[in-house]
Amino acid sequence: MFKYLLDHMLRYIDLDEEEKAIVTNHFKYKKLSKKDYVLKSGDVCQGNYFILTGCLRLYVITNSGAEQILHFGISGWWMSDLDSFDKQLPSDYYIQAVECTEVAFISKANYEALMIKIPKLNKYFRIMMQIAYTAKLKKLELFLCHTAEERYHSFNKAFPDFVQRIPQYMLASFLGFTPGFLSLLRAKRSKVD
Amino acid sequence: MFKYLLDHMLRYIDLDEEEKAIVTNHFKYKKLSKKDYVLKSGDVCQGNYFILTGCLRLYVITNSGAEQILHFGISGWWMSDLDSFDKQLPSDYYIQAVECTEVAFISKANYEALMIKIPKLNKYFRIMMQIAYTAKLKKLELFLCHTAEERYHSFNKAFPDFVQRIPQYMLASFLGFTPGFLSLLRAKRSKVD
DNA sequence: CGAAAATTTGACATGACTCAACTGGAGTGG
DNA sequence: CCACTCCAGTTGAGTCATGTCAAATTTTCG
Repeated sequence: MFKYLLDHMLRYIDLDEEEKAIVTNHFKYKKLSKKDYVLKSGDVCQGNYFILTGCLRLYVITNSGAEQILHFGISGWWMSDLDSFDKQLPSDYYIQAVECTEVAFISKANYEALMIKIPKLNKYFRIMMQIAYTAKLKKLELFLCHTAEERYHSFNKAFPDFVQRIPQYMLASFLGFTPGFLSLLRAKRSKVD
Repeated sequence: MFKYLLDHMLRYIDLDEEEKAIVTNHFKYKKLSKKDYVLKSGDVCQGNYFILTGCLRLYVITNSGAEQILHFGISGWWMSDLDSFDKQLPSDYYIQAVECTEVAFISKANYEALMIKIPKLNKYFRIMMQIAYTAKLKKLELFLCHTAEERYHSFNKAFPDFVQRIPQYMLASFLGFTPGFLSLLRAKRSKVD
């Protein structure tokens, strides 16, 4: 069931059969329907979620009551409120399935235990963290150096299939502008074509 | 010489005297004058830099030729273009000393070697990465959910001493607006007081 | 002290937002 | 199978936050 997760780990570290079995024992499987939540604001984030299929979004409710998406996760990515998960403190975030989604997830206690049993997983998660960090720095650069229009085109070019898959209002939120503005950009674009 | 670095590591993992000596052997010390560079765009990032004293900034040159600061590092923080460092490919970034700065740094080769000799450093760097990732996600949230004015007050409140220490044009760049606008905010603020 | 750099100030321009009305599909139920 | 509703997406008018640019002032540092 967790073959995809194990394969993902094997890209970065070696695991023998026994270690694979240990890893597998520490994870659980969950199938989420569209709009199911794995985390709601005020709760402690109960797991670190590896996405097998589907798509999750992490969002926050702003002062004005709007949903602001900070992060999407798709197949092969990890999703969690790491701060809440790590410190076991209440989160400000929501994590919700955008579409029908399958995850492998690990609890905090199992995460700690697994790291002790298989220390080289620290290397795997170090690399995962580094990839996630670099991606966020790139996104920040996109915000600091480029207009909303450029952000849209850049994202569109980088993830053309993903853009098709999600509702536009979510894309607009993620890219930091309004659905109305996105509409305008698309209209402009289609004239050019 | 690297006591501060070792102490920092000891906050997260145990190291015996022999291991401390090995760590020390893999790092080098460098003293940077104000405006010295440790990385310029086009070069491969040659080190992962732990800041002992002082302050470094990481910036990029935008299409319009302006410097856009993406990241500051102060005492106790790591600084590098991790992507360039890791893959040993040319970087788009500049890393420069904002003030006289002392660093402990490690080359890519030594980094690899050290991880093999002392695998538990993977845990230390996993935690460092996680802290850095969480900080960047928070900053992204600040951009997505708050106005320039709110970003300024929020940063001012979080790092009052640091704000005093750096030129305002750098602060403005880091927070994503113009020096002129920052001036305006300060003027508004001082009326309130 | 003098030159260069940083900051302030003000006039004007514009990117992007708000809000409301309209359009068009996708379900749902009679 | 049609009418109704509901939600996503589009469009447009008016507005505001923030940018641009240039001049004036202050600070820093050789």
